Amino acid sequence: MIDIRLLREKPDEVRQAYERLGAPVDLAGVTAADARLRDLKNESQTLQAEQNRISKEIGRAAPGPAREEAKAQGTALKERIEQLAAALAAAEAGLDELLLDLPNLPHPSVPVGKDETENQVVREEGTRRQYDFAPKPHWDLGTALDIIDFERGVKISGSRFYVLKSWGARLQRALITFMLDLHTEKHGYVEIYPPYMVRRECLVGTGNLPKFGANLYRDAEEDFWFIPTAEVPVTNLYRDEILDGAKLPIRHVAFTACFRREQMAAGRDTRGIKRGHQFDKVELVKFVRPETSMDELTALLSDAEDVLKALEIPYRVVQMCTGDLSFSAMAKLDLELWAPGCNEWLEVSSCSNFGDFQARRARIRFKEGKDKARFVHTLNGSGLALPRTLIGVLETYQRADGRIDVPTALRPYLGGATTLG
RNA sequence: GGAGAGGUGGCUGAGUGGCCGAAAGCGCCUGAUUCGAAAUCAGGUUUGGGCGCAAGUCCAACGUGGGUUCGACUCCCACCCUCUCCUCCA
Repeated sequence: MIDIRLLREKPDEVRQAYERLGAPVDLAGVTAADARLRDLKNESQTLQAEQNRISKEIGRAAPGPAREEAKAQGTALKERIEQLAAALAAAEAGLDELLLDLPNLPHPSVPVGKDETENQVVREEGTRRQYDFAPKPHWDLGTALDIIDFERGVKISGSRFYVLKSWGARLQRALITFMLDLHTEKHGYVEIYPPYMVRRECLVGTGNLPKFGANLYRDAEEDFWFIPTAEVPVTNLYRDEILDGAKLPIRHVAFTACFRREQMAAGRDTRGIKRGHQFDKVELVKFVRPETSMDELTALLSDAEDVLKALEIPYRVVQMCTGDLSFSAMAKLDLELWAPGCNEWLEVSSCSNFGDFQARRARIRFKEGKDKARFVHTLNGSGLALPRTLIGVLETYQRADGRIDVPTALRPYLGGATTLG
């Protein structure tokens, strides 16, 4: 949620920011709704003040005609206030609806662009290995080694589900533990194991609701929502709290399964394990002071990169242009690893700075000494998404005989094995 | 799932219709005392919003949402959550 006061005080700045975003946004409607709400509020508050005054008088007055007269006045006021209250509630709900649907404002450093074709590759890291054979995609490798079972996955759960088996399951487990150890031991993140089902408010806090409910699974009976990413429960850990400024920055890492409806065109990305309704992810989440958030974004990105560096998988860093920024993000950088088998760059991490957008929705503030409580800035990024990292390992480290070499960093997590299959 | 108890400020905890945005204690902040500290004493210490250059002032909030009333922390209803016991399970 953006700061309504910013819109009131510097409407041009806000309008220009949305123009850079290329998002059609009805700011005039918001401004009008805001003005109307404040008018109603003023009127209602004046009446309430009057009513409070009369009620106090009644409390002090001795029984008699004067007291009865005051009561009648109170009744009249009450009726007027009730009429206003209905209009007020409607105005408030209307403004809220408009505000919750407004995307975040892009950071000035974000390059302007219309869509993903105008994202900028910032740099490429690592050198792509040369193969003296034609590298195979992971669906062929996985099937041949009997470590990914696509057919049975579809049998038990339908399309976009698969089963990891034997070394496939173990390799994923090794990657998870390796990533958690790296971030907790080397990067100073505190590990969290959160619930995978959350209340609706949490999704509003992170910006998934009300706008993006179509991509979420939920249990209708209890109104539990399945998390699409650990970002949701972990960010909401501190919802409605005022944190001690001395404790910032707070860094958390969480491994969870993620659930997404992914109502995309049939036929796209259907092969392999690149995109499914359920996938595992190690997620990094930070709560920081506003002044530091862009620096913290750089650090977050670097923490995620360290996973790929340690695994010795080549990758590139891509800066999202304004047109490809997600709804809640103020700035976003992706990490894409090179998958030689499918012959494409695969997004394994998306590192975002949300500014106070989520903090405002979830009311996460911090306070220092006598200063007024301020909203924190929140950031998060994958560190990393498992299925695609698994693809990266399988395809990068494949050998001519179809077996897979184990990256050095991973060997301690696989019982010392140097080759799988 | 069944029975009971309960949700008040940073914490403990009082408050059963107006004098309560809320006693008291703890914690914290400022000042006095002290070479300094402890102890002691005095004062201060919730959040959000409207109006205002500001001092300030008004409105709202005692789990949440409704209701009764001129007036609700207090009475009524529903829901959520916590605790205890039983049941059930990993």
